[in-house]
Amino acid sequence: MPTPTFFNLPEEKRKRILEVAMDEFATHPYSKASLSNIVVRAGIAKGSMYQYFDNKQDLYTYILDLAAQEKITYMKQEFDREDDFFTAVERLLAAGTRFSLEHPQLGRIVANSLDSTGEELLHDLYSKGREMSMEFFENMIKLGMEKGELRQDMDPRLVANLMYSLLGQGLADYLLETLGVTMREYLANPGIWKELTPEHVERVVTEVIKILRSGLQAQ
Amino acid sequence: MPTPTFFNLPEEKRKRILEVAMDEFATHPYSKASLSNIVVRAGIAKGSMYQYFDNKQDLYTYILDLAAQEKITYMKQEFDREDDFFTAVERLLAAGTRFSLEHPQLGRIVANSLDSTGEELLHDLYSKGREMSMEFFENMIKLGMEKGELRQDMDPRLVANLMYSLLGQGLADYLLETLGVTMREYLANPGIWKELTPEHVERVVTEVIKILRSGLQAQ
Amino acid sequence: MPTPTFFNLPEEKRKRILEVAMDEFATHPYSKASLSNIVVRAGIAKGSMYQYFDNKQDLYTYILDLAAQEKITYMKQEFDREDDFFTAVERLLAAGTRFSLEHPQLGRIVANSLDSTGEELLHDLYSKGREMSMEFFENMIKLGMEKGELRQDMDPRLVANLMYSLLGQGLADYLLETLGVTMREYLANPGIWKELTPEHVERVVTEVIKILRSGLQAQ
Amino acid sequence: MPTPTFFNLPEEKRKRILEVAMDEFATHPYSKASLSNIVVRAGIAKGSMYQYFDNKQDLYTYILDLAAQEKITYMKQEFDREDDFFTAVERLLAAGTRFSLEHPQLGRIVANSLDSTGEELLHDLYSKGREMSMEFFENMIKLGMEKGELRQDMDPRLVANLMYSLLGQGLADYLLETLGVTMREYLANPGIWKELTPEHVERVVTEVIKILRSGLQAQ
DNA sequence: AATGAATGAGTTTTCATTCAT
DNA sequence: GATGAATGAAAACTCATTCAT
Repeated sequence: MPTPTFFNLPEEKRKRILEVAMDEFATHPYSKASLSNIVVRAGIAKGSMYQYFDNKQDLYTYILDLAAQEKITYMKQEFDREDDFFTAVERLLAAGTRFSLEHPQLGRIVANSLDSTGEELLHDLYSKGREMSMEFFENMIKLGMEKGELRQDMDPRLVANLMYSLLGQGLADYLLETLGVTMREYLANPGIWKELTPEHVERVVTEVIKILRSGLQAQ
Repeated sequence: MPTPTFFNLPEEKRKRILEVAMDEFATHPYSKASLSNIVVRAGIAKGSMYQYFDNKQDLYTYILDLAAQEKITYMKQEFDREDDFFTAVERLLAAGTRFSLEHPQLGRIVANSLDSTGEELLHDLYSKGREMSMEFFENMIKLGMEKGELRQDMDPRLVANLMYSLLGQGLADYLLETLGVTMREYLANPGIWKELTPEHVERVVTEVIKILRSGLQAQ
Repeated sequence: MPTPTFFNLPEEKRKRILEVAMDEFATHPYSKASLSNIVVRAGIAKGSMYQYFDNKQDLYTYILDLAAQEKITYMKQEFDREDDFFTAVERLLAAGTRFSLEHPQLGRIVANSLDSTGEELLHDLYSKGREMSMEFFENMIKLGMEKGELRQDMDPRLVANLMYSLLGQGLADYLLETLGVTMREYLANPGIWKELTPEHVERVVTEVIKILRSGLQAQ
Repeated sequence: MPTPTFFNLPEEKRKRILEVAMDEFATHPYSKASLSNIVVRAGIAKGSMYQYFDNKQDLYTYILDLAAQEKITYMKQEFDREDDFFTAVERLLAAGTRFSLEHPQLGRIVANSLDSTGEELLHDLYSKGREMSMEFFENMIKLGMEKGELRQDMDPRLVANLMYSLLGQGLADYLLETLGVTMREYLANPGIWKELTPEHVERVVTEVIKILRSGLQAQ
């Protein structure tokens, strides 16, 4: 956790530091991300960073947490308990994909967190996040089964696992690909791809839901 | 690419070097994997490594390529052009999952390769691999549509993307999770989890295919 | 020397600062003792410390001086010009040992001051303290010789040197050792070793004096 | 322990490194001693030091051990089981003092090792050395009592403690003092004080032994 | 072809001291 | 007089790569 000192900083400075740090962690795996780099780009003294955070990992976990919180907040707006299963999934998928496109850095940070192989703490963080998502999905699925919206001959945990695979970065990557853009290019300048409107996202999501709903097989 | 010198090495030595390197890259992300570690464990001089490979990346890409080749070879055995779409996917999924469980190292190497954000060459390699898989799937899907096995109102590229998400490590991870085993533990001693038989894999794969085939919705 | 500002402080605050600083210097050698640590534990701002003392060394020398003054004051109570030589030494030795046990922190500070090799100022301070003690002993010895209490065929300076070696922490360390206690443990919680009574100290001191008086040789 | 690499070094280089390191540890307390300083003065690359030693402590403990071994070897030459107690002590004291004067650095290193307050490992090393010496003295004393050379009404452990206090640096310091030389000056150029001959040492030692033997009291 | 010592730029981290508010 | 954020030089340590033997 950041020290109180960090929270006393003028907002403008605090934001600048976080942005630079996010960019660094989005464009480098944890072990290659360089604090020296960050402080130079943020225009602060090396020692200052250590008045704000205990160490590199402390900064990193805070950034990771921020990213997760922001995504959760964003998605909560879209989620409505009253929705039936497929509507709920549709909204979540759309929201998640839009989030990945609107905040490509945050998405990359989470994706890069896999770099933590061999770093106990980071691996734990990642596992915890996965477990939270999985439980959320599992509950949705069980509820859908009880309400008769879903088939009952499936293992909810297995289905949750499939959904987790699907709802990650996958769809965002696909959309970029359809425009012939690499994630690297997009990260450098996300603003210029104006075709990536919410409507565009919606169209693709609808197609995915159609498939989830009734499968791939010809009738 | 390795130098001719490397291929002139006695097979026993060549194998030892590759095995140690594979293990290192399976248990550490690229930036943390240590050449010093590898040479010590392989019992060769540090300078020798540079007579065999240009540099760390050269070694890594070769290892990555080997891993990919081995997986492709393994899966080709299972693939039969005559199969209908769902049988083919079932076989591929089962084979891929079994491969991940039988050669957890190779699987981890490929999975870890994702962490290479910011390393130009590695990112390119990953993209190339993805593109190959995607094209393969896309062709399968188009064929299935032509043969009337699949619905025709879907974008083949989008479906290919979904399949790519599904066919990764996901199912292997799920199976380990059902046994309460972490990938870390499994890597350290894969032999002792005897419940992970081909039959066990087959049962889960069948369930996934059932869902792919006819969707989640209650009839 | 502390600034006038320091002496204007409310007594309670001044004492707190000194106590924390004493503890820090008693438990760490000079170069490892941390000002940051001290200000946090004393609950004052870092800048304030620099309104009270010029720098780290200034604080340290003041603390060292305080410790020395306290020990001198304590020992002066015990010293009586009228005593014969051996009685005087016995009293000094007993008082010094009791002081080390009653104020283990102050003793440690002085002992740690030896570690300052390479720090000009501190080394000088140590030398000055040694010189003062040596002169005091030398005078005692010369007086004892004149009064016919001591043998006359000895170099008073050499005897003073031997006494200086003996009267340090040595006896206190020996007493702790007989109880199986390390100085570290004792520093953490001096109160609980109740066997270390003045009588206990007296018994050991008497033995030492006996040896000093008539040597080690069997008669 | 140094790595094999270190022992493969040309003797000339190995010696240079050790000498520079000894000087650094003799003139600075452990925490102020600087590896960067050492490598610059020894004319080697920083990384090389880490090919020879695991880390700073590894280098330090090796140096400390060397110093101890050298002193032990030196003193063993002087020790003869057949000597009576006082002769043995006389020889040990003379040898120890000569050693301190001939190798002032090694003596300082051991003395500085007290800086280890708060460094578990170093403190342990120091304790172990003290314990070894104390046991050696204790046995000498018990033997002297059995042989009737020493008074029997003394606690051998207490006498050992007194001897330990006496046999340290004390006498060497005294000799330097008689010449008006500070240890600092002597360290910088030990060669020029030619008055410090073995005979000079012997004379002082004899006086100390006389005191130890029959005490301070006038007959 | 094999060796393994040498390199040095780079990393994270510490902390006494300064100074604007 | 008090505050505490800012500083930056210096520390210990790492490791891919080079090169003389």
